[in-house]
Amino acid sequence: VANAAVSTEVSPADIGQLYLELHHRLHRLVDDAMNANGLSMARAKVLCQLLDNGPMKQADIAAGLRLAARSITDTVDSLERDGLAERRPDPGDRRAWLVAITEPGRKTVRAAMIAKAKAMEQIFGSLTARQRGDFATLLRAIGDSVAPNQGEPRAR
Amino acid sequence: VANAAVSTEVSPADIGQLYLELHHRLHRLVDDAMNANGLSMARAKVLCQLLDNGPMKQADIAAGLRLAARSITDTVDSLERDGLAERRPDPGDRRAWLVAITEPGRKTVRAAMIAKAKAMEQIFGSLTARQRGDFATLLRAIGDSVAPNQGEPRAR
DNA sequence: GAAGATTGACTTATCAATCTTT
DNA sequence: AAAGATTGATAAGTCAATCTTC
Repeated sequence: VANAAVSTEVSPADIGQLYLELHHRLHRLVDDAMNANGLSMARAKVLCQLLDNGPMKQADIAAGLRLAARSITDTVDSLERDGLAERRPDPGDRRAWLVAITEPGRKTVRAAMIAKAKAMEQIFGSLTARQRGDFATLLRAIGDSVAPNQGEPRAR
Repeated sequence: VANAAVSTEVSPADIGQLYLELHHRLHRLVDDAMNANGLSMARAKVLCQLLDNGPMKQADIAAGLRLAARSITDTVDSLERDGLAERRPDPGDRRAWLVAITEPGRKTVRAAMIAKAKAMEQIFGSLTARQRGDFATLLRAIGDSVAPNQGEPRAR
């Protein structure tokens, strides 16, 4: 090939391998950090949405997190069971619920955010600002090439 | 801060957010590509190991993929059910099984590898060789900072 | 009919407990 | 006791089917 001289050539497949292996470790690291603080990633993501946006319909939570409605039902069930969020009837639409974060939920999510930030610091903090900028640029480039039209949930 | 002039400062938390969101999409893309070819990522990973290394004890498969033994039992069950792999008693250790890929398994995994390579091409192929090299460097740097001692499975 | 939510069935991953063999 | 494998329980995600309401 013309590129034979490039000793450090990395194929898309190589990158994929590296990426997948690293992700497996990062995922567990972040999840463990959250678990230690009483929330999982999934539960924290929902609670964050509620903290930022106020009471939300489950369909909107799902859309915001790009999750299936099914997953939201379960997650809200578990948050409600633990008293971190509550379902209220939507006065404007009797099909829907408005899910709201509770005061204990606020407290919990604040602690979890700190734990998450610490985990992210542990993972990405060793990079220089320059490296983080480059990494962000690459992630965005990959994202764009994979789905030029990001908004769509998923083809069915 | 001294870095006030850097307009594109990206915090570890920002990177984490970007990373997690992108992963959610990449994961589904790869998984869909594999599914279309009769294998999931999880099943393909195990089958690849068997293709590369010949018959293996389940504990070795688990160690190679950094998965819990529990996951291997289930995955091998499903591969065996579909005739893609088979358990044979380990002549040297009556506690263990040797898991071997079958001929249909070989055929299936070859097709799946092609599908996976195509997906990786779709995801990372738009990057220049230079960008892929940079990305690989960053992934390795992150991996090193997260777990200097990579070999360990997981603290318990 | 479409939209919001729930439910059932499935996959992939975990931990903890158990059983057998080393 | 430790190691290999299985099993049960749980979590997070998917799709497909269903029920109620718009």
